[in-house]
Amino acid sequence: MNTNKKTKGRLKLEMKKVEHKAKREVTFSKRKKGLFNKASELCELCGAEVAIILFSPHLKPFTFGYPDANEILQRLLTGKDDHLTGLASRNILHGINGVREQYNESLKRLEEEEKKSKGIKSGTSNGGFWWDNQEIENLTELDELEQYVESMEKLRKTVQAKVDEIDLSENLANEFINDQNLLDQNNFSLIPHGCDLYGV
Amino acid sequence: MNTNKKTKGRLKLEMKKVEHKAKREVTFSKRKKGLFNKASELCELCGAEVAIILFSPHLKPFTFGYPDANEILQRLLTGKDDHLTGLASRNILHGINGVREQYNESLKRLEEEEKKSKGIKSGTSNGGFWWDNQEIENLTELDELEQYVESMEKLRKTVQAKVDEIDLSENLANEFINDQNLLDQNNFSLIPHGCDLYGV
DNA sequence: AACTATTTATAAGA
DNA sequence: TTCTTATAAATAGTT
Repeated sequence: MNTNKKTKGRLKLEMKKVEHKAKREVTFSKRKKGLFNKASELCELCGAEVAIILFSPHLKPFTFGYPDANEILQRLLTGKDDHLTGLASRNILHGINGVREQYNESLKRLEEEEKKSKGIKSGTSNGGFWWDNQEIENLTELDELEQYVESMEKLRKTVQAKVDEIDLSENLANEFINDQNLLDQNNFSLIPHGCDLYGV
Repeated sequence: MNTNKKTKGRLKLEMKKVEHKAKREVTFSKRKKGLFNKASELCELCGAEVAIILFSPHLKPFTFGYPDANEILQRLLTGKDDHLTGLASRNILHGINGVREQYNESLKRLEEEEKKSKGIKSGTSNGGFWWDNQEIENLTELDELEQYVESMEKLRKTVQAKVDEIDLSENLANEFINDQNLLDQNNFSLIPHGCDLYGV
């Protein structure tokens, strides 16, 4: 006797690489969407900031970010708004509120755009989200790569400056500790007490 | 009349910033765990590679990656294994298989570690995963910041080199296209055919 | 791409 | 914080 059920429903999937290629690609596509959606919800609900860089099994790059990675660290480390120039300026900055609506709107627009002109997409700046669509073209990939380089360059400099600053504090702190012989064996923190730049 | 239900179960949550601070922090913590878990599943099921940088509402940094962001792009763009030196060398490289098991093992180890010695953690290299625990200490944050700088420096150089390479190809390709008048209007690819570094 | 039955994630509460 | 419980949300296989 057959059941009335139309499908088997969601089946439990063993946590190992899906061997069948077509199936794996479908899984990748579905779960990439899920992952990015979870990220956008986290931003929206908690005022968090996130950047995701994802490579498919076929090494195709996808990115998600709000704001872009550079902006996230710029804000975190310097507390300053450093408006981007050149290629990266296409990543328009937005306030943290309305992230999800922006995302949904962007996605809708992107889908329409792609229906209209298959294979043509102008950039990755979609309502402030830095998120590749799965049907992204090579042009966009290059564009994004250029943005990425520029962002990373600024990011690196900013973080390096912060590390230098901390290293200086560290040296001063260590001198103090050595001189005073106050080193607690269970406390290897290199950041002096009272420095809460990275605190919760 | 009251129901027999012990709890209200999961309630629908409006997609806007959770205003109550304590509640927002619980939501952040739960969803961060969920997000990183989804990412690890995507790696495991599909052989994908991912890096996530996440900042809490209180600007505390959390990261997840397999392999680390630098390694991901190194492999993608150059096809070479560029063994890391110095601080970054603590990020041990692993094959893509067994990601999830490694993660679970790492997490378990990390939890034990934290029970044993609250406030002491030796580094961020946990079975190849680059994932902050929420109770990460300042030492680790500094350590990670240093690793991050080093990774980003290499990453930037690698990506810049690739962009330069593509720009060159683009110019050559455009000259060819203009000369031969063979431009397909639906194909704006700036990457010459045969260059499949970024293909699906 | 759309559909369902099921698995998985998670909001509240303890 | 960590565990529980009931429900919301994601998704595997199918069409």
